[in-house]
Amino acid sequence: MSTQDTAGRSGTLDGGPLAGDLSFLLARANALAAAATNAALAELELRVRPYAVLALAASGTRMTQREIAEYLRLDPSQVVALVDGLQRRDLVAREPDPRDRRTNVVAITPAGAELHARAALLVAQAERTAHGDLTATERESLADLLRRAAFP
Amino acid sequence: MSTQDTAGRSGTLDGGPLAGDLSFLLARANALAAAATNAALAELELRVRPYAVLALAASGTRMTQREIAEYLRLDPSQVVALVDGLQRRDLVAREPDPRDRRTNVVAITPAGAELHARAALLVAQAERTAHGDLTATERESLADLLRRAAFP
DNA sequence: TATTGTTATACTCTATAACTATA
DNA sequence: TATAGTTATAGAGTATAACAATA
Repeated sequence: MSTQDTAGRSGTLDGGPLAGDLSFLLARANALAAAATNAALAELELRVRPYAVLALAASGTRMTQREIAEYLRLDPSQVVALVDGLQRRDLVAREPDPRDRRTNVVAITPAGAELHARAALLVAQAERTAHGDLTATERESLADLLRRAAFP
Repeated sequence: MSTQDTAGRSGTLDGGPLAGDLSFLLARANALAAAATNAALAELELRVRPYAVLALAASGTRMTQREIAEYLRLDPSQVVALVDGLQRRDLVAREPDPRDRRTNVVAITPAGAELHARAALLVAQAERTAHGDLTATERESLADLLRRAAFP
């Protein structure tokens, strides 16, 4: 598999030997994005995963823990720990579902809403600097394609 | 950003409350792809990370462990363990660099080349079924955008 | 003095099984 | 019988510091 540069016609094919491997590109882009997001959220003592749960609670969708697990592609047992941590800081609250007493709905608290607003700004900013090479429209079409890849 | 306050029009965008969040989409797409790739590689007793190192060795680029670490966005100490595992199975070999006796160049073995050929087929197949919704040209433009996001 | 590979260590993340209380 | 949340645990992945050999 000769990746020799024969007067690059097909765009800049740098990216190394694995540049054609979608899984690799996905992994590396994700590693960069997650590291940047974690660094940006550090000042609020948040990380990407707790932030995602906080954002779901803040969205007002009132998802159950099971739904959160499925959405974030986590095991339900992991969601327990994440909600525990956020609840300990009074950022979210487990609310009983009157229609099914087994389920907990994860709701945002005032403190959680306030922290989420600040965190969302930091995340958006980190995303822009992490993918600064891409224009806004390119980022949007990347998001479009990723949405289809992430929700098959 | 404008994608954050779209809770009101939930329904126009499928993908849920975080569908506008590039980091989230990247994380979820990567989780799906990694799980599919791991499942596909299981029959060869490989996983994505060892496979990536194997693929780099098979590419003939003769990278040092340090270069592999940087390329795969891993810590050098993790590469030690990965190369150890592959070397134990005689799939790669550490070869001394005559120009710098500190460095090891990771080279493929015949057995490694044979296994990599089989693994690459499985990975490509898994990728196609995992992102089956996307056309070939869409996958190519996704790869283009990801390449820019992964190598800023 | 700086760098490569290495060891050690701790922490986060992921995956599985089993338990409880409800349905 | 099945499902939501929980607990426990083990394994994989990530991050940091320190050390020996070499530059």
